[in-house]
Amino acid sequence: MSRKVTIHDISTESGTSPSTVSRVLTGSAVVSEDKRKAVEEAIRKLNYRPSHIARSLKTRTTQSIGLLLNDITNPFYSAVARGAEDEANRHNFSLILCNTNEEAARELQYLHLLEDKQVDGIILGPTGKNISPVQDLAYRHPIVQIDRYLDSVEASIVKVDNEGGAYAATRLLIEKGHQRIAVLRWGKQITTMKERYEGYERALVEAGLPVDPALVVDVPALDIAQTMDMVRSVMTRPDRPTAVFALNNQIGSAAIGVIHQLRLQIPEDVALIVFDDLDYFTLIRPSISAVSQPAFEIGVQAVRLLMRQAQARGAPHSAEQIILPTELVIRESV
Amino acid sequence: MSRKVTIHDISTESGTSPSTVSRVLTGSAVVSEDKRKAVEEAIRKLNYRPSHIARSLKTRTTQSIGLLLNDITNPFYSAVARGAEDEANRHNFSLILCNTNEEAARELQYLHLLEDKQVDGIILGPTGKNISPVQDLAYRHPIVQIDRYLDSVEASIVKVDNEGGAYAATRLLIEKGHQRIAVLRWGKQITTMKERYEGYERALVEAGLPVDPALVVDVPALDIAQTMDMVRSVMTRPDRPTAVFALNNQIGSAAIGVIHQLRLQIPEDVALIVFDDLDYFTLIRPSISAVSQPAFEIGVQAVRLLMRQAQARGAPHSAEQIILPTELVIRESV
DNA sequence: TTGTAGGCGTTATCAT
DNA sequence: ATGATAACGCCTACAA
Repeated sequence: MSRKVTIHDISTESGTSPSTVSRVLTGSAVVSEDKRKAVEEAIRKLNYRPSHIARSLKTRTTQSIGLLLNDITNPFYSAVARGAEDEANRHNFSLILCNTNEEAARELQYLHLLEDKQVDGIILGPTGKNISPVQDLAYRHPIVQIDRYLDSVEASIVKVDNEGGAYAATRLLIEKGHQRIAVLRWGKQITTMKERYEGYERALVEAGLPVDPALVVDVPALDIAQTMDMVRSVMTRPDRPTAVFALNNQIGSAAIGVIHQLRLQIPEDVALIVFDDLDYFTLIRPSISAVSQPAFEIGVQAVRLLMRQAQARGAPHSAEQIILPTELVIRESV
Repeated sequence: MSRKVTIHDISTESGTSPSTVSRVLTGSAVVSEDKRKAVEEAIRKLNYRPSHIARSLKTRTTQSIGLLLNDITNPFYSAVARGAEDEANRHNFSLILCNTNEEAARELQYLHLLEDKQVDGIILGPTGKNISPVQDLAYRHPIVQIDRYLDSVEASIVKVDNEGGAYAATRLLIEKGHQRIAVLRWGKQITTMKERYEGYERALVEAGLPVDPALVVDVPALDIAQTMDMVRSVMTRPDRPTAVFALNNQIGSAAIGVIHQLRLQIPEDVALIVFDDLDYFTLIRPSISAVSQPAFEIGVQAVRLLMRQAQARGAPHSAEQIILPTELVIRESV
């Protein structure tokens, strides 16, 4: 069993001191050409690789960031994760993946775990159920909220223009002549949903249309069957809406399922727009219109923000806010 | 700036020695009732949390495992990741997410990174482009291959019964009367594809049907547009196949797109089965038949395997192999 | 049962 | 420019 080769082995092999080896490793100070050569030679020869653990203990930095979100299985979040991973990798950082599953306890547990592991930053899509713990954490550590955010917490945010995107989508439906536009939402206390709903409402009001409470459907979380039931009940009302605006991809998929089940024609019987675009929306007939979000870019920006904050440690890290634009993708469903 | 509270602070606060504190923390030895009480009290009072880093340096274990796969954005892999995360969390382990993007260099880089970070194990969906490095790594560390695997590497494997699943799917098509069944595959050197293709071939041969090379389409990787082009060219041949079997979800989606574009009716003009099931297959009309894989379970089993191997460290870790069943989900597309 | 001392593999401080 | 020395925070012989 060959013991792991350490910095000490390199120092003896190269006839220098551990400090010198460390210096060529980190480039923290100037080292003479020949010493450097000798060290590099020894490193190659012994196939030495520095221990991140030991380094972390000393430097109090781990080159890792926690990614804490609802469910990686949701295409939106997996695209965010991909973007974050890509950018993190570029900075030689690694990502710790955590799913909250919308559970407060699990989020809290992970928040602590990430702190205990001394991640250099946390990217959080908050459940909304742990206000003060997040608050506390944000005080001590760089943390950026993505997608959703906690109003009361002073931490950076990377999100999209939810209100604007929803407004544009609703306006499109209105322009197409729709007057009874159902909106399907979930968790109205969540910022994304609140903002999207506001965009919907603004478009209606601006157009002088009434906001009919019967057309505002609050579906339960994470339960596709129950969601479909609720969507079905709206779609089978005598005064059925002529258009539907689903405020996230899950609700949108449920709506598509129900509409197909009811043998309703899109867009003749009912028009449809979904907030958040999915790959398959372009594959099916009719193709589905959507408010497209730059999910990958959200991940990228979140990591960049974290990098900047980690850099500026000590300075009272000002909470930045990045709002990315959405894009209204008009397909056959309207 | 309040310094971090360490085990030493607890020892002085509770009037014991650091070792005793460590003992109550790890439960590695018996501690008298009153001492334990005092320590726990101090821990609570000072809100002490042990440093994972320091502990790792000493114990050479990090309670973390690397998850290295092609692309978390692929629903199959994100489900695997979810399962792995779930099970890891249950054991108090965390997951480091790495995407290879099918790139050899990136896979290699991550392999080294994970070793440098001293993860306790690696779950790998190999690109197939780094044989000996994986070999080497498997010699030193617990590593389990998921989905695909390297034939020459002695490491555990968690996969599905690709051959059987593909055989069942092809047989179904044959039973429905199809004689010209196109198969769409990618990367024929990859084990999953090889095995699935073998299942397809076996079904044809058993039924006394010819294996027409013109119906075996090799599409390029990761390029949806080009994939669709190739699928289109098969589907517009004069002697167009009456059924299509797509060997993974990406190719399946491309096929669905093309079929819709060509205004072909499913299953009248062409029947379709996809290896790997996607949520939307059930939402669209006609719904799409699929060979469903227990993706979540693959992740779970991979972590369990790793746990067992880490436990049995020292013992010549025998390479286990877990083969999960697939399920043929028959919907309207056949 | 408890405490002391040493070390895990680095980096940082301080001389030289 | 280089090297000795002391941490970083914890665990673990070993001793008591």
